[in-house]
Amino acid sequence: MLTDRQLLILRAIVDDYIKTAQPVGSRTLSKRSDVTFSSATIRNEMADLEEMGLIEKPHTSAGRIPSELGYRFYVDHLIRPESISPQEAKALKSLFAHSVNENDRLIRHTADLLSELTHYTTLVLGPKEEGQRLHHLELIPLAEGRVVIVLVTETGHVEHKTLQLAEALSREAASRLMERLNQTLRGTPLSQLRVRLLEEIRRFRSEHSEQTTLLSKALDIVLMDQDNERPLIYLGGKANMFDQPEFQDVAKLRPVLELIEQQEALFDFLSPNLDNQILITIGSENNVDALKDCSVIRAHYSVDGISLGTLALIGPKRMDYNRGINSIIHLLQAFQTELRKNSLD
Amino acid sequence: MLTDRQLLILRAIVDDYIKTAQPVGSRTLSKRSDVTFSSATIRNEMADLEEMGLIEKPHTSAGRIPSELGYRFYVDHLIRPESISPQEAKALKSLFAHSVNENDRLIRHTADLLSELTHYTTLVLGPKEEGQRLHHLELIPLAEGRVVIVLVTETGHVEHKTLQLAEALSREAASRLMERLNQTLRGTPLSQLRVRLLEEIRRFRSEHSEQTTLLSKALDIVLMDQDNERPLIYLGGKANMFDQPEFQDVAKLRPVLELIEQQEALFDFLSPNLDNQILITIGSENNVDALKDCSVIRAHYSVDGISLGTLALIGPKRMDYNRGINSIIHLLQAFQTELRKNSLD
DNA sequence: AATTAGCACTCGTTAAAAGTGAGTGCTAAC
DNA sequence: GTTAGCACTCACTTTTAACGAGTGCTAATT
Repeated sequence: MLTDRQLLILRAIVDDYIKTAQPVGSRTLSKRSDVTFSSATIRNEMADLEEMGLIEKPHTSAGRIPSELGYRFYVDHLIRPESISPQEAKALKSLFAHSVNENDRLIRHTADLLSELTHYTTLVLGPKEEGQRLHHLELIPLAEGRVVIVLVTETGHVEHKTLQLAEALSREAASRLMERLNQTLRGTPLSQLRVRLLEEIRRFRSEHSEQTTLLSKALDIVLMDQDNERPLIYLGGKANMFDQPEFQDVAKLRPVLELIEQQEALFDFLSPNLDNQILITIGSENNVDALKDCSVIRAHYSVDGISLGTLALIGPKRMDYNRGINSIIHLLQAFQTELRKNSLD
Repeated sequence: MLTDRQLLILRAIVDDYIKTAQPVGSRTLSKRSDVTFSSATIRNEMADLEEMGLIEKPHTSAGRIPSELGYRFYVDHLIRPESISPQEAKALKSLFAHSVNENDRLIRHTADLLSELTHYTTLVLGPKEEGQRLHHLELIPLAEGRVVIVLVTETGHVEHKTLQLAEALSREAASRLMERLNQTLRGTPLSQLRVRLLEEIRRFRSEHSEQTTLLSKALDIVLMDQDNERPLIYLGGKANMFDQPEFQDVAKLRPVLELIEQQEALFDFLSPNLDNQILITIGSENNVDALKDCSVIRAHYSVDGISLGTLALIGPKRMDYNRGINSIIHLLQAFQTELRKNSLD
């Protein structure tokens, strides 16, 4: 185990490096007010810390920087969960001063807020469809066989699709079908919606001998498509990446920005995080080559116990974990409260 | 006026520089098969071209590069509208092989296609609301005073908003009101929709003595909001910027990428282009500091004579104008055809 | 009169050399 | 166990030199 002095030194190194992005030398450390021992002692301790793999030197004659293991240790044991300042707490409350009654916009707004709060890049993974349940379905027949289908989930998420039928669907037929569908399908998880919807239409057809084959086919195609569609990812503060000294080199910056633009890759990366409420992954822990120099702080958001999506913060390994974690926790609270308001039991 | 030989040299310099990104020297040019005169002659001609402001040298002992004026001259007079290759034409046709019946997705798809085709970054400015006309309006009352309003324009654009009323709107009331609104408001330009909609609700209320004050208020707020909302900008191939040698430096890259992320700034920049069908702006011609090292090729798209939005291509000043112009022209055609299919007379 | 060969000159680029200084590891004294 | 002292390392900066692509000018050539 580490001695108190070693803990002090390790924390000092990480804190300093997070602040300055410069390797920290023994002399610099010895000047700190909380350090009562000499630089030589520090050098000895540093040698030990290095042996343990917690810090490393970029080259022989530089100071030390935290290794990934060092960051991990720092995050796990050395972070003081420094509570948010009163003014920040106030600011946070007023952020959602006027409610946003559409989830999409709320999510986008949240992504922007979080990045503004932390000065890091933010990802917000929109609600997963599968888990959500149908609240209401509406068919709107337009001219020329065009039909708009509107789908409202219990979380208050609204979404529309356009179908193109070979022949027009009458307003009456649509209305009758719709009433039936809403009666029988409310509460159906979206993951089962396609199958149950088609089933229900088939049954409706046989009972009322109405011509809904075309509708059924078109719906099938559109919903199939929807199945493949993944929840949206909203990004905030992409430009913040430019401010990080570690990303001044285009070669470093490029893979990160490229990854961020790829919805699929990001989705795969962000989604698995079902156990913990807050998950921090550092450098190679991300298991994504493009993020080997980045750290990610993730938090799950849920409403009424149903996990909906993920809030994430992405920055250099040398990111301000303290601030990041605090910001994400507090924003998460406020965000979930807002989401709750928008849901339709 | 320029002599034929000067034209040849100027074109050669621009072509070469576009291809290699390296200043072009007299010796290099003299080796071209279409150059029959010596490097000394070229040097003399170059001196003249430089005096005219068409080319310049980065420093004394480098070759020449085109000046902005040079690019302008090249674009205006030296581009041969090299018709598209048969295979490319074929590829273009198959791009929209299966129709996308939602304009939003169609636009996004188009942005991606164009960037893939040209290897430049693409911007597609979505349809302006003002000019469009209402095709259909639907009110969907949900639980707890939540009402979804769906708005379909004649261009086939579908869009929904959520209202929150203090008390529930009955399905019957909604249905009656809706029927009335659709009868009277179809064809209304969206720019007038808010005013006329409120008017119509007020009249309906007095005629049927129904309680629609709350609805009217909520609608007002939401539509007001919509007025301020600007059409979306879809981006394609952002990562292509990384490939340009002129943007290897973060300092150069940053302002461009930052601008691209700012919807408002981009909108202001892209929208005014009512006269020409294709507009090319080079470097400082963009009147935007962030784009002083970029060129932009813009094309307007319209359906049934109604101008809807803009397709744009953004790259370094040294961009392949030929390819860019050709790609944008051809894609524009195909894109408009698809849009036409989705419109509802 | 137009073209071209020749040549001195410029200047960015690259490479090597030398100097600087922050930081280290080790040793010996405290 | 702690610390002062010192030789050593090595990235970084500056200096110097060599290189070479390209130019502008002049004089010879067509």
